[in-house]
Amino acid sequence: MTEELPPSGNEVDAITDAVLTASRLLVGVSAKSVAAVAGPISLPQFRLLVALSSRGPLKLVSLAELLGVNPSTATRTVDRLVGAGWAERNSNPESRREITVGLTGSGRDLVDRVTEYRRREIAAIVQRMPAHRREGLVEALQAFTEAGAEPPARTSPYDAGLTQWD
Amino acid sequence: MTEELPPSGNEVDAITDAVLTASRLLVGVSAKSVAAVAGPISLPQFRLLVALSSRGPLKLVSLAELLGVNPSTATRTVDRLVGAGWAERNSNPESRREITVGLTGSGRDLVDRVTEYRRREIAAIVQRMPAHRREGLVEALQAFTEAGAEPPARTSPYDAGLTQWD
DNA sequence: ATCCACCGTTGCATTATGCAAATCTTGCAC
DNA sequence: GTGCAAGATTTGCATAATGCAACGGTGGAT
Repeated sequence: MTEELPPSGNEVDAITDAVLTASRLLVGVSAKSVAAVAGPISLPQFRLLVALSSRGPLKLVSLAELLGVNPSTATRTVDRLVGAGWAERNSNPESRREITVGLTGSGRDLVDRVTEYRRREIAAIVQRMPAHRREGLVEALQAFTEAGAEPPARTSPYDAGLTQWD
Repeated sequence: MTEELPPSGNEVDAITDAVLTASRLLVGVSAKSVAAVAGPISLPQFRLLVALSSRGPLKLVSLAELLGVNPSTATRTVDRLVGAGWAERNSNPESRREITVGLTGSGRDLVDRVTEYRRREIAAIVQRMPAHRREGLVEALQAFTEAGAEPPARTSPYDAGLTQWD
């Protein structure tokens, strides 16, 4: 924080702060979007819906792994989502020991509305940026991301800006 | 607007994806740092410690507000942190209806170790970036942040990359 | 002196979470 | 084909996180 750091400490700090601040902004947008559109659903539940939306129907274990939670947690969250009519369990004819969890029409609809809202919010911010700086953003972030050896941003549960921490 | 279409849909999408991917990377770093250093503490609890670390002792209501949770949640989280020896309640001589919550030595130590770890991880990533792109990152992110009318990155609970959502 | 707003806590209900055990299914070895 | 190990899902149990509502203490304004 405020202690002395190695040589390039100042530059690294500047980048760290810049990224974290931007991240914070995005987090706010995401939370606002869910609250505005999805009303009475918890974040963990919505996160599960987003996972299903981006990956299609999944068996329970895969879903739990993707979300980084215990299978028992996933089971019970699915229970609640099924109860609310947003998700459904389907038995797998291939293997009776597995089930697949998928979105219902209204579940898909919910995710779509939140996503749409969020994209509009972000677009509004981006459009307030001086045009010449937008290009720099994408390039620099890609460089940052590549340096972190992180896979490219395909649509994923993180796409809603909703991970379990941060 | 200066452009005709909300057109830059592709550009906006590209930026959105880039930022979200970078954010995801950061989130991973944060979670890894807490897990690596802090062992048996939950993320909400750690987040509270970070808040105290950056803002100094706070009264309970301010703390709850800063974290975006109900005062009752803050009360009980503080209970647990006090029990674990990381935080302490102090009566305020000025006003007997308020208390202040602060870090203990070991609480401060915990936060410092995690922060140090996280900074090193980020620094390692930044140092793998081509130097000429680092400057672009800071500038572009600042433009993005300003466009979002978000306050500058002062040290805050978010500094640990730990908000309640995202 | 009274009233009222604010503070922290507690009771209650629900959700989130992990670990461990139980149940059922599958695949494979023999 | 029997039996067993491994896998998938669920359930039991315990604890944490969370919000709302209510309560008792405090302090300021009138």
